[in-house]
Amino acid sequence: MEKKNALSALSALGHEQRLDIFRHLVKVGPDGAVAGDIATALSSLPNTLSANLSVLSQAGLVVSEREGRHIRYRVEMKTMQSLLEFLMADCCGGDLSVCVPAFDSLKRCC
Amino acid sequence: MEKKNALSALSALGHEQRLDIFRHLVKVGPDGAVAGDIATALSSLPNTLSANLSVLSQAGLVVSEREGRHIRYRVEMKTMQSLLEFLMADCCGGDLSVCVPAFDSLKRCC
DNA sequence: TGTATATTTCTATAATTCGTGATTTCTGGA
DNA sequence: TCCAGAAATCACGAATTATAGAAATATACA
Repeated sequence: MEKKNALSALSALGHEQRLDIFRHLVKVGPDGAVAGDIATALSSLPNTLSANLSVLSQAGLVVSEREGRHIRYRVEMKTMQSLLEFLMADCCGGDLSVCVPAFDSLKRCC
Repeated sequence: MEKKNALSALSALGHEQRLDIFRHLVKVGPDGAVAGDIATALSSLPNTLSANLSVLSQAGLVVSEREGRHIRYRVEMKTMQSLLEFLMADCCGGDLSVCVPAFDSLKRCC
């Protein structure tokens, strides 16, 4: 992951509603949720939610797919994993064998 | 970790210079670096660097310790780990056994 | 005590981000 | 084709945050 992507992911998550959305999607798991249901779950205005989903989507943290007139959102675990690897790159002088494998198991999740 | 702490950590890292500082401290490892050396390494103004180190410090991502007239900064790995656990809480419906252990090995790093 | 070095704090300006309401696009069904 | 529901986009005022220069604080050493 490049720095630019990491920055957009981190600043996307550094926002209360977007963090709530992300964690909600983490909780519901691989099936994701449609925008309307997320709005209901988080009691948010549809346009605000849409804007925030767009930010998360541009950051690659969630992916969307149309389902009739609904749009379903899912968390993108690969992006999280890349972000962690970026943050921990060259940890302790570049011995990747110490740190990076710690995140490999994320691949198995979701 | 509480949401408030996660938000401050994430928004602290969602800033180019602060992300650079954090990754620099990750790279140098447990010995950390003094403010002046960080400023040299990142070619930043001392006051800007100080402000950003303060943000990272308040977010718990780094800790500082005075050494004579220098101040040494180190990355705080425990905060990173708590942040990851917070982000992944109740992943896939609450089966913590799938996700959280993935981060336990962070404890052994640094 | 006096001076130099390292870092922080203060202050003002510039830039970015946020939330809301209104409008628009897209889809499915009558 | 027309209408209703779902979601996205646009525009704008308000609030927050960033930056740089100048001044202040803390420490070491002569």
